[in-house]
Amino acid sequence: MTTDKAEELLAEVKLRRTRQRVDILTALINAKAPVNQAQIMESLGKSSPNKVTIYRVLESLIETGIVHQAYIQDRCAYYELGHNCTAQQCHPHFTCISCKETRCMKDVELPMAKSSDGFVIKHQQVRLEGLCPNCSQAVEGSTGNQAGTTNG
Amino acid sequence: MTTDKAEELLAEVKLRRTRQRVDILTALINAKAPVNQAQIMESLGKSSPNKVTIYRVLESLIETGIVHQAYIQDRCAYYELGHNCTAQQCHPHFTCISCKETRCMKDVELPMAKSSDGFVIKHQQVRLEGLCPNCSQAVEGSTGNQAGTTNG
DNA sequence: TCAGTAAATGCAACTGAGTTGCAAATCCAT
DNA sequence: ATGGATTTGCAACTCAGTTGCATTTACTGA
Repeated sequence: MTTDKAEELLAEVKLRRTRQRVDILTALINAKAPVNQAQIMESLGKSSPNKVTIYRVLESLIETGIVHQAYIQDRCAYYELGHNCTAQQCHPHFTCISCKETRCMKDVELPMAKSSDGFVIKHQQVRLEGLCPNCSQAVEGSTGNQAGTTNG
Repeated sequence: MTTDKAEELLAEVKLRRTRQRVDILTALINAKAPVNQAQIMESLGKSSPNKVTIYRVLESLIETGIVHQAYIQDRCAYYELGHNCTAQQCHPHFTCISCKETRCMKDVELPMAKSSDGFVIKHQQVRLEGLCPNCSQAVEGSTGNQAGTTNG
């Protein structure tokens, strides 16, 4: 797919333009939600870089600031582009307790916690849990059925 | 130490009063900050229950609601009593980027994110990062010295 | 108080995300 | 093109957390 954007970004942050970096960054650009190492590997198929390379590339991308570690779920880190985040706060991430899907809440804004008593707050991360539109409807609409069981 | 409180809590939530549960819960009651499995084991010394037991006891305590998983750091979960939390939101946890210590910000309150577009937000968790009073002072006070290096 | 039983514990072996060391491959400045 | 620094791949490792199963323990009811 269109790797132009990835190559552009790599040039911007002055990282060597290797095939692996371009592919991994492209996977992140195309992702509709934060992804983990295994998902990146899967999305790149047979030509995917080695697991170790993926972790190392993610590390270098995070160092430059163009990628963030969005959250950790089931002892596994999920990554996304940082272009929707301010230096201080990223958008909250919402996980549905019924269907287990996680998504970015880009339209939700929360004030920063106020620094006090000598604490200097540099970064704030918010995780939300609850029912997504699909699952909350299922709960309302059915009598006793658990949400999420309608997607078979 | 005073295991009375632990035994009381166990009775309240109708869990069997085993030595292991009492000890682990007592360790959590005495802890001044969230602790992980290894720290619980260490604090209980030679008489500590098996690692597996600690995880299983924590699981049962979390199920009853008297214990929370506060946060995950370095792929490792930290637990604390839930008595300072509402059903919807726990106090934020602050990690100092200089000395790496994490502490509970019980006096910081943040509004809940507003549910919108069919999302039902049931729980909100906030993580803060920055400089603790000690380390922020060290940065101010010194010329070029990194914060945290003053604590030998 | 004691026996029966369901629940809890301990052990050993496992899982799986993430890391490390090192040799081979690749990028890019000259 | 070529030399050297950077990057990659592989294999082997680490370590938090889990699983299966035999043994032990807490509670119930007589």
